[in-house]
Amino acid sequence: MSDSKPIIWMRPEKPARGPAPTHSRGQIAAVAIDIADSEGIAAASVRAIAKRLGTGAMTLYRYLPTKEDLYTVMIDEATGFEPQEPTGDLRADLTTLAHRRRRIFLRHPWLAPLLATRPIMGPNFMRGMERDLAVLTGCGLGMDDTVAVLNLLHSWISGAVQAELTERATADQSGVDRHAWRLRMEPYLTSLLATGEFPHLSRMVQTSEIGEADERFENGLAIILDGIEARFSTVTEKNGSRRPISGTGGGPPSTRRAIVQRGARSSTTE
Amino acid sequence: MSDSKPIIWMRPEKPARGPAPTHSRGQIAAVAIDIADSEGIAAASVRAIAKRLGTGAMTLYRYLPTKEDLYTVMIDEATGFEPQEPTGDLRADLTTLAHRRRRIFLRHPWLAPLLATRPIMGPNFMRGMERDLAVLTGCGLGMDDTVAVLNLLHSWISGAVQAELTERATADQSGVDRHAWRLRMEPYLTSLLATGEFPHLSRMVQTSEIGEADERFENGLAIILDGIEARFSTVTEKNGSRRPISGTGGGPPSTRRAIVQRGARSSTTE
DNA sequence: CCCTGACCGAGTACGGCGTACGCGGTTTGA
DNA sequence: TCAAACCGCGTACGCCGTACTCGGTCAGGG
Repeated sequence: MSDSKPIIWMRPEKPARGPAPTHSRGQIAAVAIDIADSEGIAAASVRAIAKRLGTGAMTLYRYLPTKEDLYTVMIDEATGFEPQEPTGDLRADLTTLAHRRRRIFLRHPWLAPLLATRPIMGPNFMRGMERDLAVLTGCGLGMDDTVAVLNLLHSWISGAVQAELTERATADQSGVDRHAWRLRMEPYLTSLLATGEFPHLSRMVQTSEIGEADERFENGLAIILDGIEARFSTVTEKNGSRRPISGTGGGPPSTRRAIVQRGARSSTTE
Repeated sequence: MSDSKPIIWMRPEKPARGPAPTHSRGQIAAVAIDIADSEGIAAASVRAIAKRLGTGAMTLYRYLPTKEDLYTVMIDEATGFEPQEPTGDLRADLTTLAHRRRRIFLRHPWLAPLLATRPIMGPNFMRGMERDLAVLTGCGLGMDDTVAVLNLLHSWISGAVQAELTERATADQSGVDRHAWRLRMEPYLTSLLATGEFPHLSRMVQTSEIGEADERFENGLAIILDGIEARFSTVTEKNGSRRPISGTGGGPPSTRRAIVQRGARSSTTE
């Protein structure tokens, strides 16, 4: 009763005794990804996937015990794995890493939301994390700093690309609907701004150009990399020493405090 | 047929001629928020909300035409509005802003995912944006820079807090289940690390202390603020000039290019 | 004044979802 | 050879959002 199932990645693909399975987890996940990419994650229902495979809905449960397991495999399959050898240039390597992740999120618009709301430990994902750790430590960062930098970058990319995808989905609306959407939204916005309570917002709408998503990503990435480099630059003209993450940055020293405790392992190795 | 509904915020709360409504959008949203906070957003079904209100399910559709409209009102209600007067210290003001947003996201674990996946234009949200714009411009930033900084910060906060919430939800699992989860996960992780293909990952698990969520947030925030301050610091000992966002940062000039085009409005005002 | 139309509350019902259960057929190790 | 293990999958249950409908209620115009 409490033993349930031993995690999807531990279940063997091939059975020991019965007839050979007609399908496979990877095949099912591929079909689900295809549907989710084109029609949205909500359209990737068990029945819809089964119909595409020309089989019964309940058949899929022989391969994936729950819908959550399907998501798990979809995420790992869509994440894929692309190698990256460290060049030693922290900024260049982080840029490569960030662009790859954004590209994958854009290719699968459902991926970022799913990835952000559950713990991921699929083999592809683990390989990717191992690669990222290798790249960062290859740039001379310690393990704690590596983890901190990766967390920071991944969090931002997830949030930024989700915003980009939401904007894209809103802008899509299939042409004609887009016009209808504007028609419904405009009077509300106009009435809001007409109250005079939003002077800055009005000025923003009138004077600020939003810019392309690519540019905004590059822009944000540059700022974040500046912040990271300020602490971890390996090649610096000033001096060769690297400042630990807990050190002071560019602001007044009084407002700073140590953040990450390093070498703070307890006495026993357990 | 194509006129449908004129956006939820434009529909009047009080009817012109009929009997007075028993409930209100705000009341319904409050109940929904209460359920979502304690039992998850999926538990905030129309029937469940109606049951709590002691009314029929279809009654709610007199107030909120679709579930999506319910989400819209929930988001705006949960976002709330808290004033903030600019101090002129960019770093301090951004820190205040970031902490407020994180606090709200943590109070309503369903908020960040919902907010990230749809365009938000509710009155509370608009007031908050107006306040943020006022704070940033009050620090001396131009409108384009203000928008860029806010986007960057909000994207990171969304991603970071979602990761924190996912970790918290995984760790919760109600005590006993937590043990069962570890029991199911451990053999898989052990077998993965035992392959020897994940040396850095193994080292991370063994040597790196993850640290508290509060510390990690403060840590990431400090790095991002460093990056922002490097471009926009209003109070600098070196010199008083601020560099625009499109200027060169800390890297080699050859790899940089202008990012935000300013004053690029087309000729006609239409 | 009353009556007419606008609005309210809510029951019924429909199509879709994830999935528990069970049955008949197929394969294979002992 | 034969029972255990496994496959494909039809049926059915309890959720979900919500379209449709109907009787009751209130307010403004005659």
